[in-house]
Amino acid sequence: MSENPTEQQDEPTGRDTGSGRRVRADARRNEDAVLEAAKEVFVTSGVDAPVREIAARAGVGVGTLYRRFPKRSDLVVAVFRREVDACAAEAASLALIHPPGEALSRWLQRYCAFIATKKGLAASLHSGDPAFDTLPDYFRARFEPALALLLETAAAAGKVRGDIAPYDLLRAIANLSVTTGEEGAAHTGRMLDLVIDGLRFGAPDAATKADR
Amino acid sequence: MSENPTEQQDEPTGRDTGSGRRVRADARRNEDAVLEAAKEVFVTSGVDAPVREIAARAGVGVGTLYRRFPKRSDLVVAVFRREVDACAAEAASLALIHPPGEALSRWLQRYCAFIATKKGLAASLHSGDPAFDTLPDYFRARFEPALALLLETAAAAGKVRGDIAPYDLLRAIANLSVTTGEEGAAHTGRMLDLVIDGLRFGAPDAATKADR
DNA sequence: TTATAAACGGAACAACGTTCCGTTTGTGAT
DNA sequence: ATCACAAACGGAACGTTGTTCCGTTTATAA
Repeated sequence: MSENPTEQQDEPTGRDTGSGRRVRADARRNEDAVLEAAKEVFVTSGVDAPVREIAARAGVGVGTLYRRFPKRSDLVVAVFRREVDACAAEAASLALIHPPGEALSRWLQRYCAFIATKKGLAASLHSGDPAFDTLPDYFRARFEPALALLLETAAAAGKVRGDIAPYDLLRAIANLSVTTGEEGAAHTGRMLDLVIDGLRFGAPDAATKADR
Repeated sequence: MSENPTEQQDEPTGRDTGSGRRVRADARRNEDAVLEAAKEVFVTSGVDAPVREIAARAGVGVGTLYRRFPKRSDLVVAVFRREVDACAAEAASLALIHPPGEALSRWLQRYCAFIATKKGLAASLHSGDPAFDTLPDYFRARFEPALALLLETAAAAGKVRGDIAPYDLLRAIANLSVTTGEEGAAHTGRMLDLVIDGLRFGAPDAATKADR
């Protein structure tokens, strides 16, 4: 849990910076403040919120913010990673307290909900900015093993077919969740059901449609 | 074909402008030039391309451009509508020259390809800008009847289940197509297959997985 | 040909991301 | 406690955007 496969270390770990000097306490404090402010602002104003607004809420100048996050996108990425970690971690927990089929289904819903809060970010993600190129890799490195576990267990139990690549499913649902309008959640739910039916199609112990 | 259900008329139709004066020829010409330039620039530089670039390519000043399209988004919307119309029209053509199941499947692929070229636009679409609020309605008004026809025909032939709402399917595929990376097309293809399996699941004359 | 409403072009404005640099401050050594 | 200084700070300033404004040009009807 202390290793990040594709991540490059970019936060001051408390220790020195290569030379023999420690990271200053206020720098550390400000970084936290900025990350916290950004997380909040992203929720209220979306990922396109002005940098100045974030800096103001964090109580720092833009210069300070840019010292730590040279590009606006670096901030977005940093804020994003935490939540990925949190969601991925839940896969294991669910597997512990639910039978295979249900653990899978529940986590897919949970994952679905997570994605739903990332609408604005998804927009930036697909807008061609190369700054986010590393993000899908991180995303995959975190989520793929998590889902693979659930999927293999469910397949072994004969609940779903065994030829589904975890990554395909992850992206399919992520894309499904990119919805607009008020009924977006309902729509996503229906489509998620459709995909799950697709998973069951051809499974050894496939249920009939009725006993869903 | 000359009526647009949810569209508000916004191009000079050649006749007068309410008072007794005709629309000037150069104005007409410039509007075409701008639309054409925008279409090209959107392909090469994405929908976020600077307005000045579009104006320059069209050989007009930004003032002229803004006279016809008061907001940048108006331009985007105008360019978008044409292509929607073109794709929707193909549903009928395909239904004429293919059996029900295949017509459906083929149009879904065609629709999929259409969506694939609209990546950047989709990003704008979900970025919360209210300027695009009318676009989903237009989108739906054009595509829903087109798909409904194909879907009903296929359902009547027993090839797919009959409880699928055209709109749900439209959006599901649209969202599925929002992919990044080089293998995006392949991924979309696989997921489209998955959804089609979902459609077949529980259909009266459902084929087994093998004879797909 | 002429009058004029319409359309034109591009300078000017505001808001944004980002850079720069003079000023302040935490830290380790004395 | 004091000091020296590298590090971090803040916010003015820069370049690029979308958008507005307005003096100038021009197509059209008389």
